[in-house]
Amino acid sequence: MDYRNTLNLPETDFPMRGNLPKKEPEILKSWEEEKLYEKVQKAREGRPKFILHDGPPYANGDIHLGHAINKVLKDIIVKYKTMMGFDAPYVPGWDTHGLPIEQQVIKKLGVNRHAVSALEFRQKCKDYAEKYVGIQREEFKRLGVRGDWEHPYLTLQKEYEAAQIGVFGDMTKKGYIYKGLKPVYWCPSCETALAEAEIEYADKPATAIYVKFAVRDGMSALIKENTFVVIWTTTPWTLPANLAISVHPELTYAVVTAQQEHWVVAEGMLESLRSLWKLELPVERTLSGKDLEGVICINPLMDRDSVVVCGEHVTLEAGTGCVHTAPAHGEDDFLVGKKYGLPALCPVDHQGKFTAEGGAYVGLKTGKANPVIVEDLKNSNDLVLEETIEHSYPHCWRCKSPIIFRATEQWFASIDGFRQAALDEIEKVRWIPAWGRDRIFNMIAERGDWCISRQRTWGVPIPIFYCEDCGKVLVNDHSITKVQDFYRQEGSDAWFAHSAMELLPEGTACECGGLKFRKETDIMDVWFDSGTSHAGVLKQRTELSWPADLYLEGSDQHRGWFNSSLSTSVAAFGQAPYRNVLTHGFVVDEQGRKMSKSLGNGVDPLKVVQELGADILRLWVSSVDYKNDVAASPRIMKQMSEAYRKIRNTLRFLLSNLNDFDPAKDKVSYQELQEIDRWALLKLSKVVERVLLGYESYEFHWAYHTIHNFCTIELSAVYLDIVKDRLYVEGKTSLLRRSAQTVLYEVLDSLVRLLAPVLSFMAEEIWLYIPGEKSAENVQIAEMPKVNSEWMDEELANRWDQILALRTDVAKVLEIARQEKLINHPLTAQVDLYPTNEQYESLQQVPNLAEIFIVSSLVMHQPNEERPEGVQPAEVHKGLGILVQPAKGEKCERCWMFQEEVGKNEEHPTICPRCSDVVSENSSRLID
RNA sequence: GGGCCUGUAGCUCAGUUGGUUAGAGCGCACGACUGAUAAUCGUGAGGUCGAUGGUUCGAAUCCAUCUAGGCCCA
Repeated sequence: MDYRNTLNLPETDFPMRGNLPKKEPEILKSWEEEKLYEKVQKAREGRPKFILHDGPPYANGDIHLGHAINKVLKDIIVKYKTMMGFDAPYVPGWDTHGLPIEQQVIKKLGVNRHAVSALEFRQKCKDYAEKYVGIQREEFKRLGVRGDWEHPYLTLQKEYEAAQIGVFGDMTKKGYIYKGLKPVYWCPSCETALAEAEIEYADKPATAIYVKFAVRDGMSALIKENTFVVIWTTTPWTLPANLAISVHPELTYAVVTAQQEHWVVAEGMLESLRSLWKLELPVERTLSGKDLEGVICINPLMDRDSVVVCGEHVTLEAGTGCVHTAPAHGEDDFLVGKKYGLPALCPVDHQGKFTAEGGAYVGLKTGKANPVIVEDLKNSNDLVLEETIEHSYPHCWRCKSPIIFRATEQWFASIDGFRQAALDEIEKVRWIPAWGRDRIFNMIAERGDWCISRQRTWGVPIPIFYCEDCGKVLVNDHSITKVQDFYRQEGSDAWFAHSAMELLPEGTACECGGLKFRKETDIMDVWFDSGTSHAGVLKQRTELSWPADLYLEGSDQHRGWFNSSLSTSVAAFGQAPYRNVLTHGFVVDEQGRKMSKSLGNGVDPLKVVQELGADILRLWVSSVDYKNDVAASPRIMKQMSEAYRKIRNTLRFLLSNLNDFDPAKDKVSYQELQEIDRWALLKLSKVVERVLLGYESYEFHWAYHTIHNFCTIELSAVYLDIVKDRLYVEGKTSLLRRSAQTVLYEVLDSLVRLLAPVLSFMAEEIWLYIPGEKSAENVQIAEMPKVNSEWMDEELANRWDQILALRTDVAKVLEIARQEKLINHPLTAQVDLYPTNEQYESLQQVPNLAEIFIVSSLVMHQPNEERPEGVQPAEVHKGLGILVQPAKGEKCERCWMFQEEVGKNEEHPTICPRCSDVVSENSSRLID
């Protein structure tokens, strides 16, 4: 007789291999068709809200791994919070304005920006941005991210733009917005400001000159007679704008004798200067840069004061260590000038020509002025040396001509106006990890004013008017409200489509009485766009609320979005827009190096999804400690697939043993369970506790490792292995089998919920296979399992730690016997235990050690019994002897255990008594 | 150069207030099973805890310096 059919072997349609690249799109389709997002929102209507506000990625290009981490982390949190009972809407957003899109439009579409109208150009930019919003949206959806993809927020949306200039209006009203000068890259030939990305560096010969600045007032540091500070510059034309000389406060400077005069240069440059100038330059004395601070020199061209200031930007790479400083013509110069209250004097106009402020050089172009200035210095005996050098110099990307640095008028937000309030708000926010607080605090504490002007087209125009008569600025509640109305109707295109007259309320007049106005041409920095999303999104949409519970972005956003959002929010509303800020690190390779094209170490998330599946990528995100940088490589992704398979197979095994189980009818009460069943529930409860703690503290890798270890050790290697015998061999409806099934069901039901935020696709797939009535149609709508305190039996836990340690001891001895070819499968073995007195007492209480060791029989000897040859010492249970020998009796054909009784039953001569009982009972049942 | 951060087995992570031979899983090697089978089980080998110096009876853990790397500035 073939007894195989009398066993309850596992059976399920749930496939062992996921075939995710094919299966996931099908699941996605079903989510879309059933409108899962809306369904979830509906199910959580009226529940407490948890608002995670999405930081908008830039709508340009395909998504990369950094995007993937960010979005998956957000998705895990949103799904977890939902399953904890919160109403957690997720509205994804995109940043859609700005220079990179302009550049792409110009490059890819071949659009000449000046050949088309601003409105046409902006339309092209909009098309481009929307195209990439569409592409990225599909890519994000493919990752399994649940959100309101049909209604995302875009910074180019009309309502958004209207809200944005509302914030600008608030800030204006509070006096935080002002107009000032700032040096920018400027192309005199195109007559336009250039962004950093529009600069190309090329080698260019230049006239470098060493110039003496006579000391007018040496303070206590220098004598004034016959003393000069010597500077070096490669741009002589900036000398008319010189207002200062920068020295490094910690460098040593030397007063040297030269041509019967006293010259001041950095001590560290003396050697090279001696050979260059062909002078001996004996040192008279030295002093520190700090000592020189405040010394007043004379600009030899303009007969104007030039004060010595201290700056950290001074180096000894070239020159004299005394750096010519013209605040209007350089970033460092501007910053140090600002520190010392120097104006950004800019005697050069938009065509690169000297203005009247340029004195003798008025009308000259900067290039032409260079030789004239050198000649003048030579004549006045202020030139030490002139040399020609080759250096890398920025050029305009379009016309290829050299650019200049030039201070131009820009709109600024004055950080000083609300700096303290922002710092106070930082203290109220919870920063995760905690050092995020230090990072943003230092930045806000030290940052200069925020230049929000951009001389570009693709963005939100700064809603300010100027009186045509007197030039005075006009911006007030009325003008802002009117422009907002226009933006709400037509978007910010309205600024370009309508005249100032139309955009202003009727009857608007300047203080001077003027009635004609012109519009500001600058647009806002895109950081102002995204930085006002709290106003444009959280305050606009009814399903959201302000402030957000959580912002979650890469750590670079301390300077970026966290910063701009905080600034606009504190400035306009006096409060931070977020309660918690969570940051993640960057993706690096296995060696910890950043991903780059040249190293070729990049990992493409789309490829991972295509080849392995989104769940693998999601599992990877969950497995790493993302607060640090995270490593990615094909090898690591492969490792994740294997972890995935282990989890999947474990759950599949649970399913396959539950195909005849109806929890409503067949569940066994806790009191009736076997000890090992209770042990499994105890471990499950600890897993639930640990995983929930992991999710709650945003330590998803705790959850991952806990679940993976649980599947591998407690389930696969221990409980499931042991309980197979009961499941397969005992009667289908027997208490022993139903007890084990009860545990399997509880484990499955808990694990699938715990996994759902991470392995969303797999959890959904499994959910359909779980027997019995379900609490929700989709696992994502179900609630997280709760820790069952009844199962948390610490006494049981301690006792079973000992028993399982013994199991390991026995396994080692079994392995020795296996190598000696005494046995192979553990069921071919008999185990004899030779315990100490103490061990005997405790081990005797465990009734089913053979079952736990999965051997055919176990003999417990008396403590004082003599130990025969071949007894091995146990490793953990010191003093215990373990003997393994071939099991006695015949192999039961049905349960495969070796029993001496096999063959004694006439009706069933090839099976053991236990099996014959089950078989008989089954057949009698069949007769009923 | 400055601000912030990181460096524990090949990989992903543990390591509680400094306290015995530094742990887990994966991977790897070897073996077993063939009733979880493109599965499953067992055993084993892998670490001068980035480096050096210090504090201490005792340091992966505290301090200093260096080094490798990351983000943001300059």
